[in-house]
Amino acid sequence: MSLTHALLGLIAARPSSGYELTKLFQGSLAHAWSARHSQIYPALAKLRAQGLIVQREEGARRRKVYEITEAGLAEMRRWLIETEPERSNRNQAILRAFFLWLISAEEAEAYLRREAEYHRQQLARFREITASGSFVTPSTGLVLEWGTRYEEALADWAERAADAVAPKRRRRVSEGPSPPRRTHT
Amino acid sequence: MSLTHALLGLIAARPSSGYELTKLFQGSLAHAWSARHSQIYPALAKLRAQGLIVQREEGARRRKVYEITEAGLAEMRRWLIETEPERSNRNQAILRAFFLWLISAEEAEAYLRREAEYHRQQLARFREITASGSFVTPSTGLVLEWGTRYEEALADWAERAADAVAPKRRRRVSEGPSPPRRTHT
DNA sequence: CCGGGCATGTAACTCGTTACATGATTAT
DNA sequence: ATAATCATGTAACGAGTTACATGCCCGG
Repeated sequence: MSLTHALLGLIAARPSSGYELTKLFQGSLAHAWSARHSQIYPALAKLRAQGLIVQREEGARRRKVYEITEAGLAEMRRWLIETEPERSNRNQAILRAFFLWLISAEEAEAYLRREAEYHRQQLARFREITASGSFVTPSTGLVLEWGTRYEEALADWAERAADAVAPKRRRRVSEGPSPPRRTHT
Repeated sequence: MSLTHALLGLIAARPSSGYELTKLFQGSLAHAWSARHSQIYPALAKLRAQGLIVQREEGARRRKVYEITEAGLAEMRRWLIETEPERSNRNQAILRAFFLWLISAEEAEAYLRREAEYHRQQLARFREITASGSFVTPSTGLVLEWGTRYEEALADWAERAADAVAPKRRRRVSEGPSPPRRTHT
């Protein structure tokens, strides 16, 4: 299970509380995985019960700081070395692209320009994080490199797709045979 | 809800049965969204109850063919034009990259080379689909263009990352300050 | 003294997967 | 005949989100 191992790996990098881990999932980690506090706290309790983490201190505001155990580290390495990553992808923005032929060329273009704009902003964000050097784990550099490439590729794709569907000079959304050209109302 | 609109959009492109839709989710659509038949059949029943699709024929082997209604088309356009795409991403392979510092440079390199290989295969698959011209909807071309770019970018990233972590000439997984260099056992 | 951020938890619900179950038609 | 594939469903479970709930500590 990914959440379990994400928590384990973050705690391996630095002993943390549930609250801190929640913040990490909102930061540069959000690009690869996300989780809310309501999912994190029960997961931590379970990891603790399994002996993969231990609660060392209890700080101010009843803050609970967890550290990884030897068993936890072993489990983390087993996961990385012996198991294959799950290859399921869900991207709603790309899913929508399948259905852009249902709206007018102007509307499809507007959608794709907004997408391009969004990903250019994300790209800027990644460049800032990279410049700031705030690393979640020692191998965060690899991930930031990917994030940058990904946002660049998406922004570029969306921009070109927007150009391709733009109604200027009779271009069309469709690229398949016999375009249905259903523009609504 | 994405599944609902994915079904609606696919049926808009061509009247289909639950079985056919299930197959589509395993093909080129899988890259953007996936669903199993156990989720699809109840969803279709719900869409039908809402009047967004209708069951026209009932063919051999009690096959049920659904068509989109005007209300269904309107809902699809509303979704595309008026709602923002959900931006949550989950990529277990990238999540793992955060934790590669926990294993040896050799193991991390092996992981990244396997990743590169996997994505080169996916890239080949996308090129085949593009060449075969089997389009799920008339705007499938846009999506295939993205799929190709995505797999290319990932394969390239994984290969370069593998080079970067390779133990030759004292290179290391870590790119952060003071690399912990924990190689197990 | 009180508002905001720190900090942790539970409950109800939806979404998605795995497993169970069954019937119909075609090709060998 | 019988195996494979077509075809449709339900049940049980696990993962993930939203909403509810509460207490602690610091700064103004």
